[in-house]
Amino acid sequence: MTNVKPTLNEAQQIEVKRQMAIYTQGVQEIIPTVELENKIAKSILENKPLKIKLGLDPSAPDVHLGHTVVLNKMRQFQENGHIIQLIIGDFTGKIGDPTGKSVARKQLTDEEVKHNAKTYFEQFAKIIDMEKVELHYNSKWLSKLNFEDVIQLAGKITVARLLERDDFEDRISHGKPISLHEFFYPLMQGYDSVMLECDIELGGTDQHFNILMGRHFQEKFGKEKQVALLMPLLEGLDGVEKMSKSKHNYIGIDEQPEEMYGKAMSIPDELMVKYFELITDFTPDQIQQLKEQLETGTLHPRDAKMLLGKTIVRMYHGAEEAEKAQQHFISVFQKGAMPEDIPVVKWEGASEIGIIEFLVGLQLFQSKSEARRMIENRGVKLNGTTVEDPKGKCTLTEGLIVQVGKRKFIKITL
RNA sequence: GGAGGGGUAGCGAAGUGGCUAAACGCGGCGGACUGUAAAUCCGCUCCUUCGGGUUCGGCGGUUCGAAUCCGUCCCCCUCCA
Repeated sequence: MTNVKPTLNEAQQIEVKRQMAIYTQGVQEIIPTVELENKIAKSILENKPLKIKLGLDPSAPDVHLGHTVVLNKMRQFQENGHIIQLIIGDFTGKIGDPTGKSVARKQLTDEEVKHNAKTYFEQFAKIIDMEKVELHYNSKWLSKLNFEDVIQLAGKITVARLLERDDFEDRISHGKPISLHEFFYPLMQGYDSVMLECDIELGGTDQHFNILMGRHFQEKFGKEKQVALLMPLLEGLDGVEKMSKSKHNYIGIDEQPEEMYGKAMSIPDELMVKYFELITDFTPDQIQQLKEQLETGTLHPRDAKMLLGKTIVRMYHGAEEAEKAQQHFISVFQKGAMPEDIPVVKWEGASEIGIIEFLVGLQLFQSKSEARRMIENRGVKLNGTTVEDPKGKCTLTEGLIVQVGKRKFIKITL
């Protein structure tokens, strides 16, 4: 593409710089940076918004903080007048699994896709302005391709190029299978970019290869190439694996304030700053200050983390809820008090019963053995007293508090 | 079409006739210590009326006894053509 920057006036040049500063913040990689700058310049000069693409997998509609890394970036573009293109990968989702883990993946019906998409949007609305979003389903064009079209598309890429993908390379060297259809994922994703003439595609670093495919195919089809904007992957609560629903290490943006706060407190210290950078609305200056305070020891890591927890809750539930969640945390976990709002369960059975039957009856455990083990491990308390004897009986009274482990409480009503 | 390798608990992986409800690692859970962090330490991790019962891809067989041997079926992978 031609370099339009020299023709910009001074105010416009400043505007380019301003936008660049915002977009590059917290980004892992931009491929290539010059083109991004050029695209911005061009959009300013021609007063034409850029098209920013984000592909969505319609099978897992629970949005968690890991997703917000990319969503926050999208919002920045939106705030500067650019257009967000959300692509529901309904066609892609119907084909199979790209990870090679499971051969047959559940086929989503149109209804399920719609429902999941809706769920996405409701949650996205907390971060981006859904009114201004351009929405696409990729089945619209992908399902129309006939076999000849597909072969021609495949002719525009070499096997060697496809094998460069880390995942494929890895599987080849470990003697693991790759199904032929998996090769088509990058092709489909790339073709989406061709059809929508995307200027920028956003994604996590795990999308590196796929997003570059978009560039590749756009060029083959004689279009202007998109810029890849890769965001770092956010590790989950365990501090090691990428945050994901299946790993159970995530904080969902729909979660209750107290749950959110508690989960935030359980992340490893090393991740704190990264969380501040990627998923809070802290400015770079504020984060820098925080870093320094942590390094010099003027700020206790626990207090920094409490601030993080409070900030996250505030962003999704408001300041008031954030304060409440923090108070709850302090009283329940730091001071060891009982939570105020323990779920109440109505007990229908006998009031004089073996402790194990009682716990299983409450569905706190799947089996009696499991309940017995937990008691033997001293993990069950009744009204604050540790249950010693798994064979013992207990007399149920109104308002009895059953505690399992540190976090699970149930109040009994008769 | 041919040759070979494999399917063991949530996962990875030992085990090749009894001492194996099945080593070990990971993950998970509980406890201790803390800041519900990390690290560390201890315990647990099929069900059970605690007698026992049901497990090692499915089914059937040999045997006093099988995850281990035989038959058969299903599934997966690699290499050669």
